[in-house]
Amino acid sequence: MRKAQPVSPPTQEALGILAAMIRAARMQRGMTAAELGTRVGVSRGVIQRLEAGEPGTAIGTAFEAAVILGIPLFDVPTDQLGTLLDQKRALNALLPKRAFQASQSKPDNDF
Amino acid sequence: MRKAQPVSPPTQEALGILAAMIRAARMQRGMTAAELGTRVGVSRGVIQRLEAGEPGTAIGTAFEAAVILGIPLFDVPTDQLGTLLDQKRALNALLPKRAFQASQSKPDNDF
DNA sequence: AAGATATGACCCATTCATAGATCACATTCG
DNA sequence: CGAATGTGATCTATGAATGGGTCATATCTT
Repeated sequence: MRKAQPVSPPTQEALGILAAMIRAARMQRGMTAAELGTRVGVSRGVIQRLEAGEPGTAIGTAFEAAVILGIPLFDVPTDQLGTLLDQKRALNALLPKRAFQASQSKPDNDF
Repeated sequence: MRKAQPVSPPTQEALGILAAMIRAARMQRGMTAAELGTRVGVSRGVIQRLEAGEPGTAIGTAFEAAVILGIPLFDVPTDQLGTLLDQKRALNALLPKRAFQASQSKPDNDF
């Protein structure tokens, strides 16, 4: 049972941004949708839907396309993703491993 | 004919980063995986896979979770995504609408 | 200008991600 | 310590996303 996902407006905007970035990067490299699809490992149709901002495409496909096109994810150069990942993992190591509903005593402080 | 896609290492790292960010944000808010799933509109299992960095999850689901948790996408506050989207669209409006292979493979004439 | 081709929009058969349940385990709280 | 519950893993049925094709249109090149 997969669910047709209705996404919120901010999410739709974010999808549109990524879609536009991918399309711009692809055009700037003079790459056809079919060629990008081949490099990413999906068909041309998936690239089209990705550049249309459809929410159902696999996130792995989207990120792979971004990496191939040289689009920096998380505002970090592709070759530094590993370092950022280590940082994020270190943060999670400090956080509790389970969230208890009863323990809501802590007001959510961002960051 | 779907293809179980093997993603490249940088893509896998990016997936891990997003997964870690989502998990950290969820924990910091004392939210259970089931609750986040309900808010996003998916089941608890999908949240698990998302936080495990699996590439097959729908990108709409991932972005929706990020938005709900207040994670800034593209280093922009959620309420400013619309502005960034307009910028990206403006850029695409200036770029060619189609990519031709011929235009690429002909930088040299003769000699 | 004409020719060439990339794109967008469909369609359909196939396949995999998802929902939902259950189980074992570990962690948190009383 | 013991009880409670969140998490992770696994299983099955189902429906949605994908692959691959076709078609019409737009737009780029020569």
